[in-house]
Amino acid sequence: MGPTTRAQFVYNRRRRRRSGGRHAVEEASDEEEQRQDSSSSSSDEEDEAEASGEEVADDDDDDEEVEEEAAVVEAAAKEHPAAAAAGEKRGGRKGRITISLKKVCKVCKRTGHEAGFKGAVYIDCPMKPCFLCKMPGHTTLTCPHRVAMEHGVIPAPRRNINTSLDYVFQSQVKGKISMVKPKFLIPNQLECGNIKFHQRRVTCLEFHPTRNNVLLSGDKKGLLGIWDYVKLHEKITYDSVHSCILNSMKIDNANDGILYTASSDGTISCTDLDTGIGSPLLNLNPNGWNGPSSWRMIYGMDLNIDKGLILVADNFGFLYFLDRRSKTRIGHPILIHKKGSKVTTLHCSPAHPEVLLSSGNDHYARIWDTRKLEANSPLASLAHGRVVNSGYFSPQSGNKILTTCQDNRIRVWDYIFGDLQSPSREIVHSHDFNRHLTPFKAEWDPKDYTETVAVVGRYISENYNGVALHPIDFIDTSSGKLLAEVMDPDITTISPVNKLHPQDDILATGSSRSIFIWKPKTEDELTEERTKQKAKEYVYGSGSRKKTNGKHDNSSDDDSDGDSGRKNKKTKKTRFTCITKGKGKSKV
DNA sequence: ACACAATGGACCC
DNA sequence: TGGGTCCCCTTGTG
Repeated sequence: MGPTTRAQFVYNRRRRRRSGGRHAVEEASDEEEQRQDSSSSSSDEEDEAEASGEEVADDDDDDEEVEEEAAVVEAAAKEHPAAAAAGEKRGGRKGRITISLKKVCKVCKRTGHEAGFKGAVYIDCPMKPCFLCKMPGHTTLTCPHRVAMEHGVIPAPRRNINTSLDYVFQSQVKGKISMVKPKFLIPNQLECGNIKFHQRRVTCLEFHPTRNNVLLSGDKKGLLGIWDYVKLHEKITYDSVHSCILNSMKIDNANDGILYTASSDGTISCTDLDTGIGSPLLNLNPNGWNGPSSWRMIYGMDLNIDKGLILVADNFGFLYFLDRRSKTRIGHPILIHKKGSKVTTLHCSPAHPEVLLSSGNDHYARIWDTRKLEANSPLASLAHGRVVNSGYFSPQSGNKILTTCQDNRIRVWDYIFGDLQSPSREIVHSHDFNRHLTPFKAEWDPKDYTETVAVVGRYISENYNGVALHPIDFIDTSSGKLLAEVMDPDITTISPVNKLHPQDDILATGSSRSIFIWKPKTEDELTEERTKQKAKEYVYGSGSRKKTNGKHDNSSDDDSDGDSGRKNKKTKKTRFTCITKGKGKSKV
């Protein structure tokens, strides 16, 4: 087993231990067994190899050493077969075979280096541009944009020169409003979770606007979940609403028992939340499946509350209007993004519902006036480096725009009536495209009336006491500063779906098939934490003991025995609820 | 402890 | 424009 595979093994073992702990598995014995298993099997291997005369490279051997030795022996064998044979005799082994363990980088296929996890730290391929900022010449570990709480996210330089409006805003308005709401609380404490509530990965989340504590969720299979996270066992799933990816959800503002959902099955459904009975409002594939080139999928959807309209956009770049009451289509589809390209999100301005923001796979976000809508008539086109995952107006005034782009940048436009030529800020943040993940979407905090705070999941991992965790980032979009990174040792999966509660300091996270609820730490918990931190500092600071890996110390793969993970585990309260998986409509 | 599959988009021709 | 091919930090399953 080479170093990489061993590292991967250790990493996986840690993960297994973590997930196993939840189900009251006897951890220690399990662990011991595993350790014994692996050690005995590996020694067996060596014995066997030795008996057959094979040379087995030890894990700890240096790559180059092994390679060199192999090369030398091979060359010698070629040039002097007799001498090689003699060497074999000297070694007292018959048919000595040398295996060349050439390490190949899985990214660039070259030798001499390897990309991949070394423990909890991912080592980039040096031949590729930085995985974080996409610039050549360095790797993620040394990227100047690398997220670290101590230093904050470094925003990319503001490219446009301030307009006069900016100047007025800065000098007259900005100083008079506080930058963050008076008591800004980050919901960073895991409150409860619903493990594998969904059959496939979670694709969207929405808090019910009027029913307290009710969270709606959708997954890749089209399953709709309804969960009261205070009454932990009140969970309902409906699998009949859609047949594939549930991309977007909106509660009817006139009837809060009605949910509109958009799906890649090409339909908009209107579902009664109490019965789960849905009726299709729109079906873009009335003739069924005729191959992928004609199958229409719906990603973006929003409501125009004033006009009682539902706005819908498909994967071919077209926008459709639906009348909510008559349940009929209005007018003709209008091309709002490059023909044949997906429209990822739609958002009507909260202040001016007739103003629409669309974002698409054609690398643009566009602002439209829906009263005079024609193809090629956007009010503005906001250029991006790659596919735009999402675009949202700010939640109060609608004056700002926040977009998430697959070029690993979050873009902010501070004033939509100003110069939109280029964004006010570009914030480098890891949220790349990965075909196996729900696309990341940075979203405003609806409660933050200064329209500053945004939340977004992070793709690349952080070494957290020897475990690779993927935090959920709270970003100050006015400075690019990282306000908080939310993570928990029990959540090792990436969390691309995040929703902040419209009134409460609560964060809902969709991570793989699970859903989590976060709340701020209470005063007591904060005090306790500070005390613990002080005690920790005392221990590490006073003795000669080697300082263990800090949260942001990515320097080395320590902890190959995974001890710190277990320490962490001990203090963790288990407050999860597990549900039994069921088919069809299930009340759990 | 592996292998494997699912499957979206970029890029090339 | 469309088909072929490749792909860097996934996750769950068998």
